[in-house]
Amino acid sequence: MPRPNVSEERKNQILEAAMTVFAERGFHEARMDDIAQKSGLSKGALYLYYKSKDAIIAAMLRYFFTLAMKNLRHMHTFEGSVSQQLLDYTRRIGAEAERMAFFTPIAWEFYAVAGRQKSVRLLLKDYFAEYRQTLAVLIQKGIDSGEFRQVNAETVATTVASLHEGLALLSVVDPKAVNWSEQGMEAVRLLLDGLRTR
Amino acid sequence: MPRPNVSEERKNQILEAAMTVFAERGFHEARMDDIAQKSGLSKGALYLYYKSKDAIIAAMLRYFFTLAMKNLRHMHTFEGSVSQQLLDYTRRIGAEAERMAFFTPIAWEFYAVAGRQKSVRLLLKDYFAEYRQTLAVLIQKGIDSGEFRQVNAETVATTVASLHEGLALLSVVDPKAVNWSEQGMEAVRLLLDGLRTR
Amino acid sequence: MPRPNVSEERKNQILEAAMTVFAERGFHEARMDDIAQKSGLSKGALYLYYKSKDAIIAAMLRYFFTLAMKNLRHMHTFEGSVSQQLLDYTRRIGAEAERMAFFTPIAWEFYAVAGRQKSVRLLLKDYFAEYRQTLAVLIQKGIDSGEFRQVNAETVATTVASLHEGLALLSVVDPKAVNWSEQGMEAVRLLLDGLRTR
Amino acid sequence: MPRPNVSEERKNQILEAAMTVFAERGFHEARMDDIAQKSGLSKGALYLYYKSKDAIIAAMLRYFFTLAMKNLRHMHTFEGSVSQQLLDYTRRIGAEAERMAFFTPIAWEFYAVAGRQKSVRLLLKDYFAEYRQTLAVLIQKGIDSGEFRQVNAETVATTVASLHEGLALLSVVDPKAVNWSEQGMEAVRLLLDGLRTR
DNA sequence: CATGAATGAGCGTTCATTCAT
DNA sequence: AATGAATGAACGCTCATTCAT
Repeated sequence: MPRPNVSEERKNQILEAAMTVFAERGFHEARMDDIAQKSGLSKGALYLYYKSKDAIIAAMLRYFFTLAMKNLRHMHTFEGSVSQQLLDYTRRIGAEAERMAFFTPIAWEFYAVAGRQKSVRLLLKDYFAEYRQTLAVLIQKGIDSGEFRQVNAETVATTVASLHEGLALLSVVDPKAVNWSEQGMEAVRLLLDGLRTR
Repeated sequence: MPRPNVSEERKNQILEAAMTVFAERGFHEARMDDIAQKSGLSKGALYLYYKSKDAIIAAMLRYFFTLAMKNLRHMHTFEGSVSQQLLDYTRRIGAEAERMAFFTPIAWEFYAVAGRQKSVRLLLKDYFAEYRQTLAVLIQKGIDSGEFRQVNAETVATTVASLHEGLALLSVVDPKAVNWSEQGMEAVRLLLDGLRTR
Repeated sequence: MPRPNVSEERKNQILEAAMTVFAERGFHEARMDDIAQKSGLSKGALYLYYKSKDAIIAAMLRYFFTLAMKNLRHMHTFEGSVSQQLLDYTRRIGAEAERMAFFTPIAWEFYAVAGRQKSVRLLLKDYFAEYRQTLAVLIQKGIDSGEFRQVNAETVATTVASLHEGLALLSVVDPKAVNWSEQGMEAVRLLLDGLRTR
Repeated sequence: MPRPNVSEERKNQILEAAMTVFAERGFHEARMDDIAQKSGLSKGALYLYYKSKDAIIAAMLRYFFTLAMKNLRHMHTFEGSVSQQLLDYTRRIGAEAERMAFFTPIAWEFYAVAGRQKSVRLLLKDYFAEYRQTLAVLIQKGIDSGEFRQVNAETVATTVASLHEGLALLSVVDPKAVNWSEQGMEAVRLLLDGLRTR
């Protein structure tokens, strides 16, 4: 009787352990031994499923990216006025940011790498380009429908995206003072106040 | 005749070299050898002036903090309407962000560490608290003077601070698409549009 | 009905694969995985038939030894003058050397081990002792029959054996410049020229 | 006061230790720790002077090669009849072979690598080409002067070179039965007997 | 018999730190 | 004060061997 293919299961098992370890210790301070221990596998087993430590890091980043992209593309399914859709999306990623707060240090470490390595930076560039583009399309719809004033949709999109990223930092640094969801919603409302046709 | 104290000069010499090296390679990939070479001193000499690599990192972060704090406190000296002051300050830190773009990866690496270590996080917390507080005072002045609507000054402050931080990321990742100064000014203008009394 | 004993077949299957892999990669660089793959068996199966990697190496060396010994003993069956027998034998092992050229690196690796480990060296010692002895008997026959001058048969035997071994090296290193069969035959002829009674 | 440059001294110190360790344990079984210990340095120090284990191996082989080449080129300085020169050279490398017997396993391991890797084989090829060429020139001189019969000088050279190499093996495997110097001299004498004009 | 997933001891290499000069 | 040679602990990765199925 062939054993069920455990490969996917193991890869996830390792990834999950790795995410925790990388979040707790950082890319470099994380030891393969830590990941092995946390995953309940031996060190050798890690190498059956991933070629190297870097490959685990890459897989983890891919995972986070895919998740973020999914959230992004989900935006198109929201209904109601553009304002409402923007608030809905903000609420959604606020919840996600809070759920993932533990893992945000990974993002910053990744940003640091991106700041230094062009190849890595290009990945981020594409992601943020889509981020801004998705928002810009939405904003433009608001302008076209007369819901918003005649503003530059891309500028607004960049503003919203920056806001989201910055809030992740402030809310992790001082969770009591800065609550992502709350502040995010309020910030978007303030912005919408300025956008709406009078 | 006592020689002039060379100690401060050496410490700065090392710090300057370290900043470049850390920016280029990251905390971990930066080698003491690199710093020694770049500073024109011997590896042994580094240890005469700093207890360890971590001590150099700490000194460097202290340096950046002090600089940022100075910029922050400078805000009080701006003149004109609150809107004008806010735009002036944004312009100022935009210029600073662009000048320092090369060093921003250091900030993200530092944020990553802060996300993991409470002691480090507290430093950042105080910094951002002052950041928000300074802005909040300014906003409140705008409200009190009737320049702005009755909004929550702290919320607006958090919004502006988040915006600033997020822009640093987007502008480094895609400098062609996102220009800090330009986008920063526009974003603040959008926000002010929503704040102003009708 | 008992199945035919598959054990010997498997062992040979493994040995054949191992010979190729060891020749291509060397004792240490050869992986049990390589041997498993090449043999068409699973890695676990190797251990059903051989206790360890070293056991496979040992079996392989035993195989080569047996082959060489067989060639050696075959010498007695040659006919004609001693000179003719010597040339026949040289032709024979020349052909063998050329056929086995691919595997000669294994021999050198084995010689290296023998140089370091007494137990292994003793195996080789016996082999070369028989080699020299077989040749010496032949040479002595030539002396006794008056075909050769009064020389030391053992010295000549050692000379011939050394020649054979050295040619293996030179011909593998530079096959275009040194052809085992050709050079071997010529070398033996030269030697015979000096041996023949005037 | 500047310390004397210890670099060359250390490199030799390491090389000497490495030669012993490689001879005793082989390329792969030799541990960097062993070399460190034997050299009286720390493991880290090895890497100050050699880039890697492979670099040490390469340096060692270069050392042996250079030595062998030097012996080879020394041949031109011998005087007397060609027979005498050939015997002198044989005596010389016989002494060398006996002095170096402990290190010969290194040569076989190297031959094994050469058998598998073209780049390595080319090094050996050049060495043996020069070896044969040097001998061939000498032999030809003997022919031209009427000391030797009309034989193919290159064939004789290959014969002598093979003899030398083969003797190294037989004498290490069974030092009591095969004494390099003695057998080498006798073997060359036998050959000369066949070469001399009658 | 046979499999191949899992193990873990072991090694080459790096680099922050020390210290004799 | 300054040097840079030396140290050695630590880590990523490999692979012969085992064993549950």
